[in-house]
Amino acid sequence: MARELLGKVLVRQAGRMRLAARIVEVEAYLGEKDPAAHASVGKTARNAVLFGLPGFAYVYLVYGTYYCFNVSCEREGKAGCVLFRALEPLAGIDEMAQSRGILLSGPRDLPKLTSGPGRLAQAFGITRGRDNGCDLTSPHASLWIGRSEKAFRATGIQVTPRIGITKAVGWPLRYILSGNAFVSGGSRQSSPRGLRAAKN
DNA sequence: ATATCGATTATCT
DNA sequence: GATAATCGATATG
Repeated sequence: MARELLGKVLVRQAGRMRLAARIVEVEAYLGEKDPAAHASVGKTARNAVLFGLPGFAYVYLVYGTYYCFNVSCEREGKAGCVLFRALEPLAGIDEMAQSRGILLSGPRDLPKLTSGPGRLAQAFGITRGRDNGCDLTSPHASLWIGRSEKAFRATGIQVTPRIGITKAVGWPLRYILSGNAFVSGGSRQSSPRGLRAAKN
């Protein structure tokens, strides 16, 4: 699923406002057998969506500050999911900047909108209260995943270890569109996280 | 009841 | 390179 999602487009339609961005970086979480997955503790009120049908939004609060957006995968009872880590903005850029509370001074600032799981959730106005448990495949959905409108040439997929976790470090489950400028973790990926990872 | 820590980011040195 | 922000889940007393 992670591979399938790369290159597709996340769309938010709220009234007349339409946001769209290409999915360029995701991570797979494998369910109960994956120590880094929220589902590893079994079904709880927080992660219940993961154990339901595929195609639903799992949204949770991290570090008390940001939301992370996932889509449930696999059949009912199996809690696999895909975390959205970075997008390439296509439409509704001004609205995204407003949601993020930043001022764009040039194309150079675009990655600040949607490069990183917390950033993209904020840009799309994704919250647990609003979106957790929503069916992303419903015709009435405010949030969904669609095909690219313009022809899109995939550059190829690169696979790396997942970022920012302390369990199951090193499992190759992060998928990115090779060379895409909107992939997260640009300059400082090597320091605090790298040190912690090295100890484990 | 209290402490610790996280699937993060912004900001300061 | 280091740390604050901030809240909820989980561990510890």
